[in-house]
Amino acid sequence: MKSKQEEIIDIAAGLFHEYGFKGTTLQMIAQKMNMEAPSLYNHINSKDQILSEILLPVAKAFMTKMDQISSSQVSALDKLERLISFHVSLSREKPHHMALMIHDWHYLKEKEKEAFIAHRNTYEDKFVAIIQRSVENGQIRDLDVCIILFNLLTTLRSMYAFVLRYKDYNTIDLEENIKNVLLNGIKKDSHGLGTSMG
Amino acid sequence: MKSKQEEIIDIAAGLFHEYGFKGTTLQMIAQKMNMEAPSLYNHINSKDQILSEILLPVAKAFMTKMDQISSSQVSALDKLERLISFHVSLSREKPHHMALMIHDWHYLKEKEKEAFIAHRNTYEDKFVAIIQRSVENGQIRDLDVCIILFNLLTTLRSMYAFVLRYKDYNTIDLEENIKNVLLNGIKKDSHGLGTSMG
DNA sequence: GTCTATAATGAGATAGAC
DNA sequence: GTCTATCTCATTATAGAC
Repeated sequence: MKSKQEEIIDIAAGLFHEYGFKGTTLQMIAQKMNMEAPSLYNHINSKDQILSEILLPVAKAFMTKMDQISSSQVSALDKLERLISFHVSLSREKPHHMALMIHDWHYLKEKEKEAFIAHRNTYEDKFVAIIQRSVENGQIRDLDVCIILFNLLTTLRSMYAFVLRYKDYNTIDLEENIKNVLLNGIKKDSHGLGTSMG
Repeated sequence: MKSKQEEIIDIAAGLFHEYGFKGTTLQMIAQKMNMEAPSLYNHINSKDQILSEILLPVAKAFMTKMDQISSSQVSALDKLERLISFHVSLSREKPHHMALMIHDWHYLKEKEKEAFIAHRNTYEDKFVAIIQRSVENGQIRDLDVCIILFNLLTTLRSMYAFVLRYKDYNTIDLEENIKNVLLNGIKKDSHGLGTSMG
């Protein structure tokens, strides 16, 4: 059973995604909640708070998962695969939240925005470290790390759009197909350069 | 020599990208133009018009280029490479315009929005056709076309962010590195499955 | 073509009855 | 907890002097 605040937040996420944070009014949210706009204030403190409640928990979820993966003993390539899986799951569970992570974080208030950016930078740094490690141990090709990070992250960050467009796409297939496209582009032994050629 | 309208449009593009269309006020634009907000109306008709003047010409440029490439006699894979090059050039020339193509097209007025969406759909359809053709002629692997389109387009559409972040990155290197990452992931003979193996 | 002054509108938020 | 009425403020846009 969802609290009314959680209901508001989920409905707001969908509207923010469709119309943008500034393009969504409290009236629009209230209408979907079957109440008048001022009644929302019995459950929330401000419109800004709604955005924070959408974005910060997701940002924290990313950090928690990244720390878990990053500190584990599996190979760097396994870590990349687990990160891909995580992005796919989250995108399926909360596609609108994920969309807002890209499109509307800028509207966070100063303090929350700083926290959000700090989280995101840390996340990227750890992501880069894993890429670098997997280049060093020969699991992926020695390409420019910026380019690899860019290709991986932009694809993963846009996943919400894919799952919304192809709602019936099997989750496991999606995960495997994305891994295939992304990793076979950077895995050394996919390029006729691996030891299996000898 | 840029007309004052063009100046306004370019300045607005940068601000719209940084603060969002709704998050940017005419005052902010006017300030960067060293004038008062009402003076802008000597050069533009409305705030909405500025957005249209940013997005619609770019949308048309994409269509023109796509038609040119699509109707040419080069191989399907060559067509994909040319599309990648085009995305990279445009992203370098007008990164803010490109960002708005993704983030703020929703704020177009009804008529312009419809035109924009129609353009984009046609563009995607033609993109898919080229991917399909290059699967048929054996130039790229027989993966799910949706996934290939998704991976290519999201990476290309996010390119603006890369060029803004790494301003000194050599354009030719960027183009080649992106092609390498994207295409070697989908080219059949990169995966030990090509005829060169026999 | 630019300015100041000023509409006209719409949004977030509060007060207070029920 | 929900409502109606209202406040306050920002923003787009116009009017009219210079």
